[in-house]
Amino acid sequence: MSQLQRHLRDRLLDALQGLGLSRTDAEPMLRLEPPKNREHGDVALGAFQLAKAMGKAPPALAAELAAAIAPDATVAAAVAAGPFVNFRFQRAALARDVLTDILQNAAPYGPAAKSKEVVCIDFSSPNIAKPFHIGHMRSTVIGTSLCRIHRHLGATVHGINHLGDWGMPFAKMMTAYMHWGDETELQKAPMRYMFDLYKRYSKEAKDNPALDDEAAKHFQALESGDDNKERRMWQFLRDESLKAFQGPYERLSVTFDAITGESFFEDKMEDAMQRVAKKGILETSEGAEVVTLKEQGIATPCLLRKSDGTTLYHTRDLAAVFYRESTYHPTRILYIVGAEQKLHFDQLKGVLVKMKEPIAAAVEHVPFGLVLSKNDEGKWEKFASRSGNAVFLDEILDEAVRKVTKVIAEKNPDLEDKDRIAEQVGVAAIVFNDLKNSRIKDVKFDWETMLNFEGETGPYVSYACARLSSILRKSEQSVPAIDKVDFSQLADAEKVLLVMLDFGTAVQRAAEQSEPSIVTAHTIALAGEIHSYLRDHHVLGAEPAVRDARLLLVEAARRLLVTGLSLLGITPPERM
RNA sequence: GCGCCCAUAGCUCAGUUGGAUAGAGCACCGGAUUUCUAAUCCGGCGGUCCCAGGUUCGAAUCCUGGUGGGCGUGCCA
Repeated sequence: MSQLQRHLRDRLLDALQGLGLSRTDAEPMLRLEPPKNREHGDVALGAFQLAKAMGKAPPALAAELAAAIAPDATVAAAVAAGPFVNFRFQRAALARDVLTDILQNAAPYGPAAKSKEVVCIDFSSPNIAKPFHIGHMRSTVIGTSLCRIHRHLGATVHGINHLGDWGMPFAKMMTAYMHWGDETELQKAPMRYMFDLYKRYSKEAKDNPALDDEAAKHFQALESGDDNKERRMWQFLRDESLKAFQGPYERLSVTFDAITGESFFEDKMEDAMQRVAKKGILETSEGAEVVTLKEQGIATPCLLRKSDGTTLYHTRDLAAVFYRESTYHPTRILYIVGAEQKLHFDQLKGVLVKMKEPIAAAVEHVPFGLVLSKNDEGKWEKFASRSGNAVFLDEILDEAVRKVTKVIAEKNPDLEDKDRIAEQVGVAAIVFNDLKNSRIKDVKFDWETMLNFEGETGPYVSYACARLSSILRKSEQSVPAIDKVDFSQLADAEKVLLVMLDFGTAVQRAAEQSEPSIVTAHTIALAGEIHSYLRDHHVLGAEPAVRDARLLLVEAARRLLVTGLSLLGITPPERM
């Protein structure tokens, strides 16, 4: 919360106390929000809850509050409008407060002081020996963004790549290799080659179920812990995969604090099983070991050991929860995993609840929608499913970069360092598009819309940054010192300033709801307001006092856009 | 069958947890450049908030029942 907002709250709490409501009672009901129509005021208070608590009619209370808040150096006006009280800040105070905080990198615009929150974020988690395709992108970019948002708010964050490097999919791959594989081909281009083998396996396994039995045997051999051919192959493919994933991760500016994949829990699963068994909730059903969760309204039991003795996804996730609990002591564990796996996490949490483990409360599935593309009939369908072909993320990023290169050739042919900027803007466009809507919504991936860089898009916000940078560059002076600026010159910038004022709440809400799109929306709003402002308010041509004040505004807007984008994992260019 | 999710302008979506006259972008139409980047800006057009009940001072938002679409539903992840 900014100084400005704190000041207003304080005065309101005083006023309410004067009207007979204690500060502690009033505090939680004092929800200041931007009015629907900004012409009403800068912030508004709906007096409904407060009035109820005080046994008054909302319009009456609103009138009393408005009367009790006399203008001061910060608050310009408090006006009752029916059950609402609308407040206006003094223009100079608004500008000074917001711009000072931004330029001094004070919270909420800069990082907050360390809090007690410890957040584990389990994200990206691709399967080894498979291409990094479009389907992995959502978890990766949402997860990265949430890591950055929580860090910004002062939490200790552990970003974890729970690599899919164990289990049946990998065993199937191995089976394919043992049937049709060729060592020299494999060494030449391991990822490509393994993917082709995997496709062949999927096709052949449909007519030949014996392949799956074979795969199960290989998995057993791998899980035996012996140093055998299965283990050596696993090691080789894991190393190659990590190397291959590095490419997309670098392009998306993604880093992890831990890469503890499923295999990491290989020697920790027995302990986890023991813990479950000790609680007396483990049952044997059809040869498998399960925990039933009917009493929690979950119809399907959670399988923890297959009838052939091997473990499952759930077993490893359970071991991972215990490991994270004792290693990190997290207050929240977020799983950035597609909505289609909701049942899996309900079951995981259900087992922990049945075990009466307090950590259960920290476990939180953060689901998101699918990536869809249009099929030949113009209907939306799952992207990767088209003729079994995965779409490589690199290809999509390349396509966006190509398109940006073309636009640069049209709009700004003299631009230096075109390739680097095209990469920056193109990747930003894709990431921005992914983080634009609520995560539960499916991403409709349509090349035409995707590569139309007009309107509310990554390039739109990037472009705003570039324009602002350009003005600062051309000013040929450093940004004026804050105490030298006459903030009353920025009375015409109220719309920009009010959006800036919303930043803190936006980031806060994004963290609470695990919803980066709230931050995305804020960057769009800020870019929009500053674009509009610049049309009618020239900076460099203005007289000195005005010019200085506007330069400060421009620098603050640029910095806040850069901060907002950085919370999304995007770095905007200085020119474009 | 059962469970979960989604449904708001022609299209893609917001709507700050129940509040003021439901907002953007795209598309379409019209306009803005001797001045800091027109990847921009300004204006116009466009609504049975899926349907039917209910809760209350007040519902796009909460509840119940439908409809349509998606996802999931014990030895994959």
